[in-house]
Amino acid sequence: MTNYELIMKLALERGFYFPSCEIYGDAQAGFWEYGPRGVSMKNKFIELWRRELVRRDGMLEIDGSQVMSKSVFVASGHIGNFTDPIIKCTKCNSTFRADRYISEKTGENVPERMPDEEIDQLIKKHELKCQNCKGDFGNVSRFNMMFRVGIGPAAEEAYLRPETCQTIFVDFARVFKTMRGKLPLGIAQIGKSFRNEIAPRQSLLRLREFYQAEIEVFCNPNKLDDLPRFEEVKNTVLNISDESSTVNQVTAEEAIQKGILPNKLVAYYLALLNEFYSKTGIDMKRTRFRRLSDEDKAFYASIAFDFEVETSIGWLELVACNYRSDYDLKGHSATSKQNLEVIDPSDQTKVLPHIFELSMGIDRSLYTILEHCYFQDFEHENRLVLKLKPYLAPILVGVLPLMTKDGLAAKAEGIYADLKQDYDTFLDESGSIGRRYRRLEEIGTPFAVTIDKTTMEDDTVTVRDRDSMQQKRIQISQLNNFLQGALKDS
RNA sequence: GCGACGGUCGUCCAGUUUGGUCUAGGACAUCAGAUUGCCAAUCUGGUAACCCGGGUUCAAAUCCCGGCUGUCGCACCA
Repeated sequence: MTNYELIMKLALERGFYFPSCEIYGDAQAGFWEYGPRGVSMKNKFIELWRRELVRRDGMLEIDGSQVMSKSVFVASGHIGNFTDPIIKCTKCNSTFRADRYISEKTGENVPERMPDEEIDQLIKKHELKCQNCKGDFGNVSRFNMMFRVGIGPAAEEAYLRPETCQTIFVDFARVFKTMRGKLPLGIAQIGKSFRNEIAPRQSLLRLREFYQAEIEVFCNPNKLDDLPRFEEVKNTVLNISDESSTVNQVTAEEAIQKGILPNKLVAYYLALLNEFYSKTGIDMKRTRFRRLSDEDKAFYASIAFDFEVETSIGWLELVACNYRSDYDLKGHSATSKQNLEVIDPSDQTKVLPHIFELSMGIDRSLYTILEHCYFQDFEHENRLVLKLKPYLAPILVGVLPLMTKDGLAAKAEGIYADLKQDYDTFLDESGSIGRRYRRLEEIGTPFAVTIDKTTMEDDTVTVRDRDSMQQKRIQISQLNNFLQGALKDS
């Protein structure tokens, strides 16, 4: 079994995630549910993101609508740029990109935005047939990766957002004003995005409905190297690969000096992101920031780095880091006829901010954490351990009476009742103690508190460490301190 | 979306070739009880599945058709 399959199995068996609508035969691919363990882990991941990025940098978090009006996507370019002309064979249903198919077969230059009627005429003129079955083509249709929704009785045209950041752009002016914004200003958002992928695959890695954690940093393009807080991260070591995939291991400061990174602002946020991921338990030796070539970049990006991680199924993109310049605010300003310029309080000049974004895929990040933390301990009956950081573990501590008689169960219930107010705690009284330890390890629970006969005499319990399997005895009254400490220093 | 190959308890697999003996079997997991009392022990008992919809047939897990879905390849991937 590959590691991907092992994680999939664990996810299904232990309630991390599973297919959506699975009791129905017509359930569509690309939709997945988080089960109880997955939700707990996701919430903790998000809390870490808030701690290490949002609060650390003083960003502002918003929570916007998933349905957005058509104009938003006219302005963003998603409607104009991202409807591909499609032709379908009427006989065998094979589907082709019309523009590419025609230019490939005839050598004619077919721009993507050529009107449908002209494309239809070209097909007639050259008498093009399906290359698979020689069948006739139907008329050109348009495939857009966005989900269209009809609002109200008249079904007014609107769309599910294909990226959460559009909300941030359209809300920028109000947030900046009402929150007394100063440049550079990070605005952050966690939420769902929707893309009608042609072929969603590999569970959490390619979804039609997925979570993003996006940070849009609004900055003054004339002051990209004017950033005092860069000092905090100048020695952070980054793995950066250039377009030839050579990886340079450099500090943030060196990266600027060597011209690998363009300015302090970009370097600062890449370093913050690096520090965030180093706290998730992902093996940072298997990560890189990959600079994208002009062909690979998104249409709105002028400089782009993908933060990638090596997994059992290859390098996986977790975060897209794009310098979007003024593309978005300019577009929204033009379409909405609103002036989105702001005064940079530092020098009282008027500026249309540029944007640098960190667009994170939460689902992919969670998968990667599971895979990098997955550990089979061959020295102990192949026990399966998820070595999750305590602050990401779905359950922090298990409470286990060694046996149920002699009042141990009642004692355990008391401790459980106390701990569960502050921590994700799991009480398990049935089965052998070894089996109960194993079950907790499988879902990454870092600690197990065991109540034994000594507990009844002196109010001490043993605390077992998941990774070392070592136990130490502490006072019940010290449990709270112990767990607090464990959450902090790991 | 195309092509190839698949879809059976929570998980993995047997059964499909040659329709009937399948009231669908096993392992692990899970639940209850007994026993033990610090690392997957043992015993007993239980829960639990033929992807969905049609068709052929006296009879379908098994054959046929359609759909959905999974893996892989191609294409796609703001």
